[in-house]
Amino acid sequence: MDVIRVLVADDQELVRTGLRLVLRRERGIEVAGEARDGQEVIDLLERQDIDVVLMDVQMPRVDGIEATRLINERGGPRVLILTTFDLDEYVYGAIKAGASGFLLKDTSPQSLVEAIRVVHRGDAVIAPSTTRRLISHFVPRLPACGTAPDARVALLSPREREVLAEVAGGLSNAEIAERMYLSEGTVRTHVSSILAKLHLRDRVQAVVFAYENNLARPT
Amino acid sequence: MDVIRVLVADDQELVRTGLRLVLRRERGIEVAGEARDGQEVIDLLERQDIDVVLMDVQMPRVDGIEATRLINERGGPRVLILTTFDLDEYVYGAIKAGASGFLLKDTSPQSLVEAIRVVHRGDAVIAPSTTRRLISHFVPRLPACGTAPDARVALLSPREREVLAEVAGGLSNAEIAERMYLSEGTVRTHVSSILAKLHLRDRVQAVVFAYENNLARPT
DNA sequence: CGGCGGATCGACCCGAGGGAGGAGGTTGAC
DNA sequence: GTCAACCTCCTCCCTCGGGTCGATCCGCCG
Repeated sequence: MDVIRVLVADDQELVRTGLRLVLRRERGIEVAGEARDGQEVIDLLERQDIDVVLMDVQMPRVDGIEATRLINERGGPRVLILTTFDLDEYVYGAIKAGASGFLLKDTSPQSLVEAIRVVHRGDAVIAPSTTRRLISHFVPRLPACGTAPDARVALLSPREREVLAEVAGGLSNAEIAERMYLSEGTVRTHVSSILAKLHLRDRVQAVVFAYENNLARPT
Repeated sequence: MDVIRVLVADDQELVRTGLRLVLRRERGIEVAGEARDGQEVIDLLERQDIDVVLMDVQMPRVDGIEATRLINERGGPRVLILTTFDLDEYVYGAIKAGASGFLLKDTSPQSLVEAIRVVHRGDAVIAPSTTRRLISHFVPRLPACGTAPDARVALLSPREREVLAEVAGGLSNAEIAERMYLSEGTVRTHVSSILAKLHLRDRVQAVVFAYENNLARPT
């Protein structure tokens, strides 16, 4: 197993030093670079081989979230966000930006090291207090994906599922026909059988069904 | 800090023994009971003071998910799911049932112990590989809560938002009228101005918009 | 006070959507 | 070879949805 090369990004000297000291004690982990802001991270990644970026959120010039987004766009290394503030915007922003981890600075050194290894092998880690909030936030809207993937979905033929996805995109029959290289009549037929199979009344309910059952194609 | 009383629930003798051995080594953790299925867990909780239940999913009679649901209904202790199989149904089921944790049986003893402490203090923990899947599953549908709540939403009047929620429920104008004690004409007017303000073509696109912007009322 | 925007209703028109029904082609299972 | 399921396309018909115009009532603001 190779050494994990970590880049520490934080605008506070003290934090960087602390992290360096913590990580230096670990076998298999090496602090291969430091950065004071997001721009420095991007620049450093051009020149150095890095496996995991340990990234603060609040930094001058380019902040941690934006830097994470940039890293992900160009297929860079994994990013583990390390922040003082357990704010929803940070969490959502980080996850959307493509971060593989989200930890708070009050995490134990041991957990931090463990998290670095987790992130490095391609998995993800989220701080327990944050996980708790995320769960309580997502539970109310889980009827869709949870226990009720609605058996009726299985009734649809592959083609019908495709059409349903288009319907759920807000397209008219004519638009779907054009996009799928079909006649409008065919699209109508498909939509009709979708509605019949799912016992729905109109395409509006089909859209609702699609969203509730996660069949809407990724925007 | 008091001792954490743990109940180990698994139908396999070997697993229970292993867990007992692992946990016995830990200070501040005590295996206060064992159960072979969900029903036994429920029964035991009546008679014993338990802080955390370590719960397998696959068990005879009452399975782990169902047991978790029951425990949560009656305001019982925290539940930490411990399973061999990293299946989506298990994860969603467990979370919906109110579990505070979801770990795989290949977790290190150290992480398991840590997780028990996390769950006991009220936070939540999810296995890294599972977290990864959950994230990749939820990212595509994050435009809603994340950074882009679409400024156009602000254009809608409160009443229009109500109507939009009903539309997003798949209701026809007539149904909305009945439900909101309005004439169908009024509903039409509202829908029209919604479409105009949002630059949408028809109610189908309005439903899409509602879902993308989290305006669909909780089912 | 006048004016503006929201909420409530009505009347009209017409185009898209959906039901019913038929029809040809393909594939794969039995 | 038969049958079922799927995909493709068509016609006829009628309802629902949406645009447009107008109207009343209310509350708020300058």
